[in-house]
Amino acid sequence: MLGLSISTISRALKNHPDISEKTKQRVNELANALDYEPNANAIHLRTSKNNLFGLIVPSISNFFYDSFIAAVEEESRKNNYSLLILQSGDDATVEVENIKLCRQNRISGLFACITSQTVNLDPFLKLEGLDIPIIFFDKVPDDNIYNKVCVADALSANIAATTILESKKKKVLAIFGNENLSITKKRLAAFNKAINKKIKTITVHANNSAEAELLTSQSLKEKPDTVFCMSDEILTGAMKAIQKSGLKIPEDIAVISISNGFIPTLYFPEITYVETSGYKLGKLAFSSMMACLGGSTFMQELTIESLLVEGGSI
Amino acid sequence: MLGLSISTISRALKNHPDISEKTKQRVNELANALDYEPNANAIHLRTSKNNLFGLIVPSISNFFYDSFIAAVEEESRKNNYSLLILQSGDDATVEVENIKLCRQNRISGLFACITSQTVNLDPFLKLEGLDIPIIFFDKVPDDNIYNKVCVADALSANIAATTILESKKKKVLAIFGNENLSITKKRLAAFNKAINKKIKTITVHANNSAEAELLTSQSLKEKPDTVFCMSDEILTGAMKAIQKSGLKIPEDIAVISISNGFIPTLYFPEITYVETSGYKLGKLAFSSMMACLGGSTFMQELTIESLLVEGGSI
DNA sequence: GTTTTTTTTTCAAACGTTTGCGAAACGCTT
DNA sequence: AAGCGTTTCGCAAACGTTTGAAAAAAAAAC
Repeated sequence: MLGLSISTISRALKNHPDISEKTKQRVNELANALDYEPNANAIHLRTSKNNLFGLIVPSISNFFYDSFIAAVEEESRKNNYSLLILQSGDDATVEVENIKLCRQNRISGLFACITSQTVNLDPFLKLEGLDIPIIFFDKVPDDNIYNKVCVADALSANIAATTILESKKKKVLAIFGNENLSITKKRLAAFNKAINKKIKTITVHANNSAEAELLTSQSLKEKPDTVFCMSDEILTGAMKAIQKSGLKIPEDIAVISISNGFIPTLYFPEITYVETSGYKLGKLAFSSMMACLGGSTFMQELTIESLLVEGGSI
Repeated sequence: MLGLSISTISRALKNHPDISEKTKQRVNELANALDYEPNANAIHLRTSKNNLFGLIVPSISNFFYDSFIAAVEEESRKNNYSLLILQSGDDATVEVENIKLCRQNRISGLFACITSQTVNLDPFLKLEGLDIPIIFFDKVPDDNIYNKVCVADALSANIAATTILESKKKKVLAIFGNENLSITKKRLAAFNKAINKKIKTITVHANNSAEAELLTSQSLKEKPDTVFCMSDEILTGAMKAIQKSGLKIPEDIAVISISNGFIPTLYFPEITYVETSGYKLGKLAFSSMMACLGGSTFMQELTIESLLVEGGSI
């Protein structure tokens, strides 16, 4: 349309010094008029650089992961990366499919939360073989040869236990999740270590909110003066049982939880919790990713600080 | 490596009849050994078809949108589409940036929830000018020239109001959101129409959960026997005020809400709500998108059914 | 042994962009 | 008018894939 070659147009749009101001102006005007937008695919193909991150998560619709994703999306966009979000549904087969999709899309890096069934890490290792950094988050492999970002499981359980001890409680009902998960093991171990048998502890394991409700309701008969919940999911179950029982918080029973921060604020009084923020974890994961892309090859497990947020429940 | 040309390889991998079985086998074996994955960018560039949907949402971390996204992601993956999720942060400027990003990525279609400030729909119209279908969801433009999927705002408000009337309540506190949003207008209009001044109604507008709490707490002085909440966000605020007041549900005060379904189950008794499922809306949006891509040019507003889910709060 | 048919493979172009290199076009100096 | 320096631009290749058309190789027919 302007009687110019494609290369001149390209240079004009990129403000290349070879091109005269007059030409640049003509080109830019027409480009605006035509609403020209460069084809990202062509650029990626040419540069073999696909400013794209993959993110594999069991479920988007979740207390914790949605805020993690929100943080990663925010940072990605700011840094000119796109984000390919995939749900595994906690299914290892789907997880492998998703990794394949990531490879086909030539992602620059992957954020991954493994499924509870994942045993074979080969698909992930293949990615790393292709120099695609992986940041595992939340549910991570055990080995120390990966980059991982996690909530400070041990520390947060410790803070919760310490808080209970400091408030002179005598008998605590401690509700944990599935005992096979490493997150459960870590929190359980740290909690018990901190309590150190100084007070009586009833420990139960619930796989979901409904089980937590049932177990709480049964355990209340043993008259604990405090309930500790390992996670938001468990807290929701326990709270229903407590509300049903008619016990007043914190007079009749104290409650303390480890949480992302949203659920505890729904109740009155608000529940005191040790914060494990998905949002902060997302930010940490992103900066860890950028460090990898910047050339860092050091593998490490990073954790986000835990802090006690006082509600009025203890 | 096999002494074959690139085109032979391509055809062999695609099981083209021109290629001999022997060659196909050799090619496939090597492809497997090398973990070959086709470059999605090259394919997209060549075909000018980018199996990619854009999805713009105010925030991923939200009661409702996360389940909407979960549904769309699930369907997209099943149908061999990828999903580019972008948050607008309810900021119209960011929204425009995001649309630009979508254009650069040559998306095949867009799912969009507009910000509360969006007045200029031109950026969206340009997409449609490029034959990129847009499915607006939840917060949608007013005009009837777009494809929209919404929760049945009028119907759900009507169901809630009818339920209140049927349970012989005398005075209802009705809490709505920002009065500029079309969703608020619709629900408010339908609610008032159904109540039809048969009982006394206190109407207030809250922009967020904290405001809802404050307004509820003030309005309780007027001794309503029922609280209606337009959304989950408002429900959480209202519930805190009610819990704080010490009023018993449903004896002292009844509660009914319009909700995605999760929050009402956190309380005891569970809150009776009219369900507006983000997940179902996501599924509907996706099928609507596929219809557009299938050639349908008919613009329409679709709604998902609403149904009353009984808790014990009224 | 030559032609025809069939099978198998390669060539070349295209998608949109970038960029090193080379080439016009112009003005200026001799 | 020849030489030189600048400024401004175009050519061509490359990224990885697909595909119509052509070519080569093999097999069959005479």
